[in-house]
Amino acid sequence: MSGAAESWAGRAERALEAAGYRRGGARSAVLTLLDSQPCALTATEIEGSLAKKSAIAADGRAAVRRPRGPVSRASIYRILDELEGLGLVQRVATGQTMIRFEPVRPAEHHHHHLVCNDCGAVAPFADTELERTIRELSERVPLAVSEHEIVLRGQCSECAPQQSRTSDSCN
Amino acid sequence: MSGAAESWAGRAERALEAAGYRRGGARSAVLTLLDSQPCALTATEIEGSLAKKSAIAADGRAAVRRPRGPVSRASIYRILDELEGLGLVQRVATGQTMIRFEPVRPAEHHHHHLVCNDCGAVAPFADTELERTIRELSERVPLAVSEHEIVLRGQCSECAPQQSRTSDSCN
DNA sequence: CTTAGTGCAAATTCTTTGCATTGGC
DNA sequence: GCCAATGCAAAGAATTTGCACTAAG
Repeated sequence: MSGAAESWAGRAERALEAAGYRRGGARSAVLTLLDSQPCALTATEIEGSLAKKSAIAADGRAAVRRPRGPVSRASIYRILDELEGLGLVQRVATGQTMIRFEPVRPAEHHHHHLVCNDCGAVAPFADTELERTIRELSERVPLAVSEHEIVLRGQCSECAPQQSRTSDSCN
Repeated sequence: MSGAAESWAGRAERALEAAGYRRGGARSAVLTLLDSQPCALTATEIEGSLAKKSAIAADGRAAVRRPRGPVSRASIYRILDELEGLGLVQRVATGQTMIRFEPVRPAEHHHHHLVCNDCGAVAPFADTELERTIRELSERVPLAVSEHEIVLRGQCSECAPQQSRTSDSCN
């Protein structure tokens, strides 16, 4: 019980190894990025973030070398697919066209999403009462429930007419 | 209070007229189909259903006349967009790639969705306790909540190994 | 007759797949 | 050295847009 506070990326690397996957630069980059983000990302956002990071890491000169980024789109989709298969990431349906993905973390990090109808920002929230209700409810529906997802839509504080800037948005 | 039981399609036609829209065959067909369906549909499903219906309505002979169906894809997307803008239909995020749409009905018909991870079937469910919890919760989050959406995922009775066929799936 | 509604086809955007190359073990 | 991991480019799929034609008012 010494590694209680291991990072999600660390656990993921281990799970991948246990499942027989080899290590790879693209996968590590995606894992690190996902772990550092507070909320769900789309594949395109992941590609963009990694491209930006690599440009910075290149220290200004070699930044122009790659046309789209250090990790190809195809790899991102393949990696997300593998991770989803192992239960390491999950899809988040926000009602937007693109699919979002986020790390699956221990229960104490379980959360749901607030989506701004105006700017599309996605922010996390959690509520124990809600979880309890869902748990009870799951027993009563004609489906063997394995996951649940909740999205609250509305206008975030950034987009609200006359209010202060206290948004928690994460994209 | 004489028209208490008017159909959703009827109300929608009226709302459209009030908003200055003219009547049109494609729109009527989409409204009728949406009203007759128990649950959320994708644009592609709508296109397919309307194509099938027209083939049947054509009584066998003229059915081959149109390559894809009586209502073009473009019209379906445009119509859904108009309807969403007027608050007559809403998007349902099921975690699948395609977006689903369904009629917005009075509060007593408010419901959420069960999605089968195996076959992709979508079924409706409702729970007053859940609604109460969501309503209270909405006051506490940093977002002016205007809508909410809940999706429970798992395995439906059709897909479960050894069980009877009592699924309520609607697609 | 005027202009919104519609169909068709091309354009976009997101995602997946095929194949050659690179790199972990 | 072998085979998984990756990149690139082409293929697929869903959605959107441009334009000509039809039809509602």
